[in-house]
Amino acid sequence: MPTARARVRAEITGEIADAARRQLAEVGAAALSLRAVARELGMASSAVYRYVPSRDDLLTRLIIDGYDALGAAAEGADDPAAAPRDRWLAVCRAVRAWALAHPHEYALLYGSPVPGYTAPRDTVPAAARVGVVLGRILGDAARAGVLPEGSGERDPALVSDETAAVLGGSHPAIDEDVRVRALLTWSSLFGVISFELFGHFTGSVADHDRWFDRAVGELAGTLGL
Amino acid sequence: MPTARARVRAEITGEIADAARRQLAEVGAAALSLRAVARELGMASSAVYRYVPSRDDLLTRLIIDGYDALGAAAEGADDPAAAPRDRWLAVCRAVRAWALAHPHEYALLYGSPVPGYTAPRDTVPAAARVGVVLGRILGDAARAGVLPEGSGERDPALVSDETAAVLGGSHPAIDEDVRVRALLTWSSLFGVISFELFGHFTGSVADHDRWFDRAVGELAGTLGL
DNA sequence: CGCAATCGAGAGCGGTGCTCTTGACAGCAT
DNA sequence: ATGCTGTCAAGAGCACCGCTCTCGATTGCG
Repeated sequence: MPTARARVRAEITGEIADAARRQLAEVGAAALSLRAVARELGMASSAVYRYVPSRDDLLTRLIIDGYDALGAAAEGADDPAAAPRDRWLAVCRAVRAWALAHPHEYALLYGSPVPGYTAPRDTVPAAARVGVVLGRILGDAARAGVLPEGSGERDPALVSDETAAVLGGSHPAIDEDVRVRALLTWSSLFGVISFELFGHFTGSVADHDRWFDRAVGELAGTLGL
Repeated sequence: MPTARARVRAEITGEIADAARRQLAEVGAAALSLRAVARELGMASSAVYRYVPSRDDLLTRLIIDGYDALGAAAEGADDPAAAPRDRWLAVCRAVRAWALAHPHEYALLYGSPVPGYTAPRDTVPAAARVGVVLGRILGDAARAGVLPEGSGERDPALVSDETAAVLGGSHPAIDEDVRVRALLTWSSLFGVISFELFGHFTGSVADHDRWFDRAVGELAGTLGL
C-alpha cells in the first residue's frame, strides 16, 4: 500500500502530464515548455523538476501515452466477429479519427522525430499495438480461408521474425509477399493520414472523408481482403 | 545589371542559407538558431536580420529549396524513353535516395509542420514537382495503352480538377479510380520513406534497400504499371 | 564631393531549459 | 516529544533563444 506521500506525488505527476498534454494540443511538441506547465499548475518552474527529470522525459511519457491511446482506439474499433475487410476499414477509420482529434499528439508520434531526442525502448511495445491489431486481422483472414494459398517464401531480411509472427504467424496463405504487403499498407495508412493532417492534400482533395474511405478500400484490396 | 552592393548582398544571403542548411542537418529544423548561423558566419546575430526578415522566412527558403532539390532529383531520374514501370521505380528510388541523403531536409518537408509556422503559398509549386513527374509517367502510360480503359468516372470532390489535370489529364484509361490510386501511391511512397527514416521499421525490416524495392514494385502494381 | 542608403555591432527585452542553494515541512524512530 | 531524514517549493543564476533598437562606420549614387 502506497504511503500518503507517494499518492500525492503520483497525483501531482499526473497533473503535470495532463497540463503538458493540454499545452501539446495548443502549441505543439517542439514548443512544449516546462515553465508554461509550471505556470498553469501555479508552481515554480524548478518545482516541476521534483516530479519530471527533464523535458525529454515528459515528452517520452506523452509519446507512450499517445501510442497507448491510439492503440486502444484501434483495438476498440476491431470487432473480431466482422468480416476481415470490414475490420480493416473500421480500424483504419478509427486510427484516422484519433489522428484528427489529436493532431499534435499524432505529429509527435508519426511526424519528424524531435531533434536531439531518441525514443527509449519503452515506447516500442506501445507503438506496436496498432500493428498487432492489423496482424490479428490478417491472421484471422488467413485462417478463415479468405487469402489464397501463398508460395511459402520466407525472408527474414525483408520482414523480421518478430514482425512476421505478429503478421498472422506461419500459415500457408501468408508468405513473404503478403507480409511485405502488410508492412506496406501499414505504412501507407499512416502516409495517407499524415498527408491529410500535414496539408499535402490541400488543393488536391476536397472531400477528405470519402477520399480516405476509397483509399483504405484500395489498401484492403492490395492486402487481399 | 546588379550593383556591386546587390551582388555582395545576394552572396551573403546565400552564405546564410548554406550555413542554415548545415545547421539544419546538425540539430534539426526546430532547433535551427539564427544566432548560431550568425556565429558560424562570424557576424553579430542582429546583422543577420539585415538579410533575413525572420527565422520563419529562413525556414521557408529552406523548404522551397528542399522541394526544388527533391523535385530536380525526381525529374533527373525519369527517363521518358523507358517503360512506365521502370520510370516509376527509378523515380521512387531517386526520391528515397534524396531523403536518405538529406534526412533533416526531408523531415522539414514531409514531417510534422514546424509549430507556429504555416507554409506560405510560395512553397506550393515547388512542392508539386514530384507529383508532376508521377503524373507525367501515368499520362504517358495511358497514352501508350499500358492502362486498361476505365469507366470514365469523374468526381472533383475526390481529386480536384487541377490535380486531375496533372495526373494524366483526360484520357479514357484514366478514371477516378486511377486518380485515387495515383494519389494513394503518391502518399504511400512518402509514408514508406517516412517510416524508414523516422525509425518505425526498426526491428521489422533488416534490408531496407530490398524491402523498398519490393514495396514500390507493389505500388507500381496497384498503379497498373 | 556630399548626402542618403546601407551595413555591422552592441545593448537590451522577454522568453526558454536546467542547476544549485536555501529554507520550510512532513514522517518516522528513538 | 524530540530529533533526524527525506521531500518539497521557491528563488537566483547560467547560457541560450528570437527579435528590436540605436549608434557609428562605410559605401555608393547623384
